[in-house]
Amino acid sequence: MIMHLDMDAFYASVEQLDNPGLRDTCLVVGGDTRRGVVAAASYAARRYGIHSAMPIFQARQKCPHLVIVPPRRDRYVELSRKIMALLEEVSPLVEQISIDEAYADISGCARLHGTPRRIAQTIKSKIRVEVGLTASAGIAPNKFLAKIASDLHKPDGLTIIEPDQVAAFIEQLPIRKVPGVGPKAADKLVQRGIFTLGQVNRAPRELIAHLFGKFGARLIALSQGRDDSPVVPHSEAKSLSSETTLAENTRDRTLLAANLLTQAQSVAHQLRAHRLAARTVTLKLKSADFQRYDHRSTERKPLRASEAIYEAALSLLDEVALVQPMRLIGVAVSGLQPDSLPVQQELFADAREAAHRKWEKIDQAMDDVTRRYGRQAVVRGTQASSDERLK
DNA sequence: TCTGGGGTCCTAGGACCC
DNA sequence: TCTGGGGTCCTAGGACCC
Repeated sequence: MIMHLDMDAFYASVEQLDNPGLRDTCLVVGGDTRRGVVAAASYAARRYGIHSAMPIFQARQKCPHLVIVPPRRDRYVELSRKIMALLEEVSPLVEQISIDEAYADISGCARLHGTPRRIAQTIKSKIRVEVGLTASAGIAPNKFLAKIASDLHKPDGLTIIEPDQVAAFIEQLPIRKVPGVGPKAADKLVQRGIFTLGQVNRAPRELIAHLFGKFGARLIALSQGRDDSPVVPHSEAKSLSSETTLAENTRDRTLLAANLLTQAQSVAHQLRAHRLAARTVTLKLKSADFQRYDHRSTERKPLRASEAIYEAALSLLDEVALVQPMRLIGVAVSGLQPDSLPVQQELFADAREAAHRKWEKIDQAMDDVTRRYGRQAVVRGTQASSDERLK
């Protein structure tokens, strides 16, 4: 059997844990800016119809006494690590899928920890006692059903789907609950009178296959209760990115470039933290009308210096017409590979690369200063001046 | 007053190679 | 003289998830 564990309103619950005065209040975690959205909503806030991804201004309209708390990523990561460690005490085979969610294969745990129900109770109580938060657990014969089960009786839920209940469960399961079926896929199905996974199961195979291609085959398997995807303990990141929504939409290249430098530095910092280098740099843009654009380029040699990433992103930006003002700009890197520091002398082939080496040293020095004196202690001249302009 | 910031996977077409 | 088939790498875009 597979267990899916899902923390309840994680960010919001952490804030209430650390500040008991906020308990039972209408609270959201999110950037308290004009353009922010809700990252997590407390259950009290949810009763007002507030949910994650909702614009903050809308949430405020729904609940006038709403408390808005800025996110504290580091704290969430810290507690996430504790929770995952507790889970690993119970099962050796744990797959973390986000900051607050994980699968555990508990097939081999019966002798040590008892029945699936007992195992779920154990982990839930450990999290409650040692961390102070509630989680919801779902247990089922496979990952797909376990995930849906954990969502069924939130918060503090424990739902088990026994093998002999699978068919009846699938029969009535709304398609929108199936992981991978979003608004578009749901529309296609509803247009053909298909509302439940049971109806998918009875629909002509060719129809489903034709509508969804590769995902169609998976959907058909799920409709038969089949999902043999394994619990995979650890997987490497395939991309890293940093992006920001600007205070105002802009077509000003200088302003966009200054932001790009900040993003490039953030990405370079992440690369260093993971001891990785990247061959592909992607410039991410979102225009005023919410159209998203990606432009990428792949280098022959992997990059790691902020300046190199910045240059690559900047030349991609140079090719963009900027017909519309942009609301978001960001940089992503992919094609990640282990950083083979130190680099041999012969790789200093040209002046550009030598310059990048210098920038790497500056990057590292900035890391040190940031570690000691905080994030605002050191910024580059171009950023300082763009900050001034925004004030 | 509009709508974040991270990710993953899939598809399709072109370049290029054998 | 009128054009194969397969494989890989790359770019752009879309859908989806938390």
